[in-house]
Amino acid sequence: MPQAELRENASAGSSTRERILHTAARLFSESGFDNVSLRDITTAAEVNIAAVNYHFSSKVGLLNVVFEHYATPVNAARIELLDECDRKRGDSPPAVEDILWALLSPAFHAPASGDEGRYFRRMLGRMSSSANPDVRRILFSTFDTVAMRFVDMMARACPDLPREELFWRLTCVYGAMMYAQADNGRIRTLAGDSFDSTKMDDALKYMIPFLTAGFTLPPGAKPGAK
Amino acid sequence: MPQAELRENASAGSSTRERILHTAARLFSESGFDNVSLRDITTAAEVNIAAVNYHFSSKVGLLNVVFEHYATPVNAARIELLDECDRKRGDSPPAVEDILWALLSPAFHAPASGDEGRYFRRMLGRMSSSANPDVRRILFSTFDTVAMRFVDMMARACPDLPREELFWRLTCVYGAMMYAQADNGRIRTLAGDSFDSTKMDDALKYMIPFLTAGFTLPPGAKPGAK
DNA sequence: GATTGTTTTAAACAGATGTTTAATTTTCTT
DNA sequence: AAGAAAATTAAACATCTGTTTAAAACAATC
Repeated sequence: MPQAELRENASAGSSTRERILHTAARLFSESGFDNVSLRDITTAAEVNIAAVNYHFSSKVGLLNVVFEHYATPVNAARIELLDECDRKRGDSPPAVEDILWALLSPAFHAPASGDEGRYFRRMLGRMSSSANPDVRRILFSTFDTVAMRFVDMMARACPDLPREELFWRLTCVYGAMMYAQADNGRIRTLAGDSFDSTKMDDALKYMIPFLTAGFTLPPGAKPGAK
Repeated sequence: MPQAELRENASAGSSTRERILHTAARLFSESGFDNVSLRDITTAAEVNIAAVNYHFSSKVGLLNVVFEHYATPVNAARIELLDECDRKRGDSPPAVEDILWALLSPAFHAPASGDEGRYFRRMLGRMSSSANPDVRRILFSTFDTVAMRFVDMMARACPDLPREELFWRLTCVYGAMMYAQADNGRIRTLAGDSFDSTKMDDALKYMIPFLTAGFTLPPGAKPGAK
């Protein structure tokens, strides 16, 4: 068993295990899980290929550790903010806007600062519609507990909303969040300008009001939709 | 021996080329492009593996034809509806709700009826955040022309909206659309109920008001966002 | 019925993939 | 310094990938 060892530098002088971890996160974010080979990772990390199986037992094991490493602070921040939503409102239903903030702001801010955070964000967005069973299992199980609490709180915040309408509204929220995280460049291409789509403060500033407006509509779809 | 009747495939009896086409669309929708091998396709279609390269010249060529086949009616329907938006309003800016309808309703309805349409929809959603360069190229180029017209019309419908805010609102719209198409089962799991997420009429009924509400907000993010 | 051109087929190709082995080097403990 | 544990390494593993080959089977035309 490899022994845990604490190093300070992330890039050059860090341990083999850490170099693999960070390089994998970067490459996964650029090209997804299936399109990155272990040789891609070990070459970029300047590490022998057998080191991956030694430290992480398999490629899926490596993905697991990458997720644990980056998702833990996101989950922690979300829990804290959701707790705050409840505390603030007491017995009355929490505010939709606050709950959305609790979901989005940790995802857009917390994972890590600088490039690492951006890597993990893009990786998440990429993998959110992955078809690989291993990826789906890891992705879902990592966020299941907190995500269910988010859904429950949203349902409480909208007590008059039929379950079916809640379902489609949540689809809009999750879709917007994942698409913004994936940052696939599509909208930038279409809008014809060169925005800095990595400014997650802007994403929050503009997306939260957008999603709040949709979610606080009175129940029942407008008949004039077409 | 009438082997056509023995085929489990839905496209039984049709030509080799068509059997490959339909089977590929189905498998791509289930597992994405990279996770489906040519042998998966040719085995399911009960066809020799060399037939793919004979009829489509390569695996990417096959994907290209699948896209052309299913995306053409979507693009046509969108163009018609966008034209109608312009016609209806004359010189005044078109209505956000109508433009969103022109984008979403063909994607949710038009490609094909029954299973085939659902396959292509899921395939699109899956591939929208693919990292495979070939997939991205085909996906983007297929929808580029019409998508740009959609963006332009949205910009005209919201003349006071800063370019940056338009960018993030479009991100919400595209994210919601793609996530609904991908139908990855996440929300169904979280919401704890068994909805029929393939009822695209419901998706339109609930999502268009949601997105319209967000998009018709006055420019400038609310200060109380946090 | 022979001669086209088209389609299908079994087999092999070269390369990439995740994983494992067994030997070696490094690191730590005594 | 000696021995044990941990870490690294080069090499090979079996399997899967998209693609190609060249022969066979089929279809249509004269």
